[in-house]
Amino acid sequence: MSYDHDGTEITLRRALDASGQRFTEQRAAVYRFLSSTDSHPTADEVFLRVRGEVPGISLATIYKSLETLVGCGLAIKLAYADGSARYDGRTDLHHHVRCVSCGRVADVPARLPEETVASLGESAEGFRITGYRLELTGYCRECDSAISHQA
Amino acid sequence: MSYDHDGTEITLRRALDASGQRFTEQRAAVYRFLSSTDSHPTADEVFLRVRGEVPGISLATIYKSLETLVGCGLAIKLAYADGSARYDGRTDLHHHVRCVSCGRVADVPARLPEETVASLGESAEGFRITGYRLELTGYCRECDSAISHQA
DNA sequence: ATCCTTGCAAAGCATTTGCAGTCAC
DNA sequence: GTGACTGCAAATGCTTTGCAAGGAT
Repeated sequence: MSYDHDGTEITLRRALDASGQRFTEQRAAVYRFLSSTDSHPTADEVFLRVRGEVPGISLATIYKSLETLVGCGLAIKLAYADGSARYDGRTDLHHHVRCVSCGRVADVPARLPEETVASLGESAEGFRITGYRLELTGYCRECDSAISHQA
Repeated sequence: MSYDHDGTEITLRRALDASGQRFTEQRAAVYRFLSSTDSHPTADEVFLRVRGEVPGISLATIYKSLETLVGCGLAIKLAYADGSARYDGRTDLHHHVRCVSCGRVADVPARLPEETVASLGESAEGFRITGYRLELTGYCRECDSAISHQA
């Protein structure tokens, strides 16, 4: 039951405890996978991977676990215009780039300057601003070269 | 057939023409409503409103029309983490604020400085950046006062 | 006249839910 | 022991699709 290689189990236990929820093997496996990757997987991708560690796990449990993690603040949910949702186990403030051709998502470590966000907030009349989300769009190397080879 | 009060019909005809699609009363009604509001409606909200003008219109046609408009560049589709999608008839570069409590979306007229975007783009290794999307989150006046009345 | 678009109903897909059994505490 | 969690299967909700009838060019 204790296979805590990198402290994720302790982190998870604390977060679950703080929100009055229980530690389970399923939640641990989901969280372990999510915090070990930067691939921003979909629920189904999480399912396929975690099933290798917890053979009997169901997709419903994956969804419930992901939602639990989001509720605990251990994961972030990203939604896209094509209706797909992806999950990110890194919760520190950072941004994303998304390939408009293949849907791949990558992290952008940089952040906006505080004052830039503050001045934008002033333009948002009637709202008390608590956060923001920024996403760059473009073409990943693979899709970009596929395009130039066409031309 | 010509009820073009503000030039939306001409705009629509041109855009449809440019992408080899036909002008129809249904598409016109959807586009007219979308460009007359800043409420960022869902497909269903568009349906309820447009049905008043085009009584027999079906929800499927609303979806098809909205997708056509997005394809023509006359509308933008916004997707959110709760799985809902909203449509915006303003296609000039601007941003959105979203109330995390009720889901309401409003426009933010301000834009990021060019150089800010450029420097972020440099952090996105392996991607050729073509655009970005910024969304502020917070509480709208109604939800904010509902919260403070609880406390 | 051609073939794109509509409306209907059925299908699709991701996600959620109800419930009995199981497990963490 | 108690209440929360899981797994299953059915249900949900939004969106898409197939197709015959209708409409734009």
